[in-house]
Amino acid sequence: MPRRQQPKPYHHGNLRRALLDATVELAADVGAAGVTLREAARLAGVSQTAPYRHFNDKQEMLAAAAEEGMVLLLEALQAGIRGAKGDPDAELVAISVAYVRFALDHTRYFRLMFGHGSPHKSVTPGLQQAGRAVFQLLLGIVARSLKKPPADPAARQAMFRIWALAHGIAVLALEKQILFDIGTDALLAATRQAVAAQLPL
Amino acid sequence: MPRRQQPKPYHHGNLRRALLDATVELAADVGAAGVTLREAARLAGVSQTAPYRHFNDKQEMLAAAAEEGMVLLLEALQAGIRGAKGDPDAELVAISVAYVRFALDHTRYFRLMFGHGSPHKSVTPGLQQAGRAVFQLLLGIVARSLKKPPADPAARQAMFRIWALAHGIAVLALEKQILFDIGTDALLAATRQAVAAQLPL
DNA sequence: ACCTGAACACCGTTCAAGT
DNA sequence: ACCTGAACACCGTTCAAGT
Repeated sequence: MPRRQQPKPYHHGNLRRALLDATVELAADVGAAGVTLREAARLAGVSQTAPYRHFNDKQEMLAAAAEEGMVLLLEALQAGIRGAKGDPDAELVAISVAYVRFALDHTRYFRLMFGHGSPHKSVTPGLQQAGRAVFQLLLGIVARSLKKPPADPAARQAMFRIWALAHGIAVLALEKQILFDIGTDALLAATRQAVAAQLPL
Repeated sequence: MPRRQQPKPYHHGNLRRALLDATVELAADVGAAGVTLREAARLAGVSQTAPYRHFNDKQEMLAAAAEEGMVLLLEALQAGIRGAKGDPDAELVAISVAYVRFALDHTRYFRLMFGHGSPHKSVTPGLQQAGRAVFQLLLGIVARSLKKPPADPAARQAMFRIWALAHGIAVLALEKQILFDIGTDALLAATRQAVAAQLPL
C-alpha cells in the first residue's frame, strides 16, 4: 500500500500511522534492527525529530508496531482454532500451524516482534498485554486438553513445550538457519506432525 | 577472566584474541547487537581502527567469535551423546538436552550465535562449516534412528523437528519470552520430556 | 499542539600517515 | 606488518525556536 503524496500541510494528519507503517516496512529485511528513527521519519515525509511528538523514543515506536503485530497474531490464532470446534487436541495442532503460518505470511511483523532487535515486551503496557493474551489463549487450550486448571504447573510446562515447538520451527525457518530448502507446505506439515506427536499431553 | 594491564607496547601481541574476547563480553546482554567495533577496540586497549588489521569489517569479527562458539557447541553436543552409547533414541534426547544446557551455560556465546544481530552463517566459510558440522552430527543420529540414509527427506524433516524443539526452548528461555519463571532443572526436564514424546521418529 | 533545525555524543568505515 | 588520527556519512536524542 503506497502512501499518498500530498501537498504536505504543516500538520501531517496521521503521522503516527505513517510512522508505524514505515517501521514495519523497514523491519522487512533484518527485523527491528533495520529500523531507524530518522529513516522512518523520512519515509513519512517529516523531519527527524517529529516522531518524538508521538513516541518517547525509538523503543516505544518499535513496541507500538510490535503490539499491532501481536494483535494480528492473536486474531490469526483465534481464526485458526475456529475449525477444530471444541476438541482441545485438534485446537493445539491448529493453533501451532496458525502460528507458523503467521510467521510465513506476515514475515515483517514476525521479525519485528521476535527477530533481531525486537523490543522487550516490558517497553510498553500495550505490548505486554497483547503478548499475555496470546499466552492465555494457548494456555487455556492446553489446560482443557489436560483437564487441569491453567494455573497448574503441569499445564504451564506443557504449554511451553507446544509453544517452543511452533516458535522454534518459525524462527529457524525465518532466520534461514535451515541449511536445506523446505517449502511452505512441507513446513506446515512438519509442524502438524511434530505437534501431533506430542499428543496426548 | 580479566585481561592484564600491560605497559602496552606498540604491537599488541595478540590483538585478534583480545578482540574476540571483547566481542563475546559485549554480547552478554543483548547479543551481537550490543557489540561495537569501537568499544571492542577500547576494551583491547587499542585504537578504533586497529581491528581492521584482523577483520575486514564488523560482521567478520562477529562471525569469527560466533565460529568459536559453534565449535564449543559442537563439542558440548558430542560430549552429551557420549553417555548414551550407541542407542540413537537415547542420543537424540541427550543431544537435545545438551543443546539447551549449552544455551543456559554459555549464554553469551549462544546469544552471539543466534540472538539479536547475530552474523549470517554465510559471512565466513569457517562459521558456515562449523554450523554444518553441528547439522551433520544431529542428522546422522536421526538417520540411524530412522534406519534411513541421511540424504533421505524423511530424515531431514525429522531432524528439523528435533532441532526446532530444542532451539525453540533455548530461544524462548533466553529471550525471556517466558512469562512465567522456570528453573534450569525444570527446563532440561521439559526438554527431555518433549523430545522423548517425539520418539520413535 | 505540532513540527523544524542545529547541536551533541555516538557509530562503521576509509585513508593518509607514522613506527 | 601493525597501529594511529582525522575525516565522512550515518545514528538517537535534546533543546531552543518557529507556526
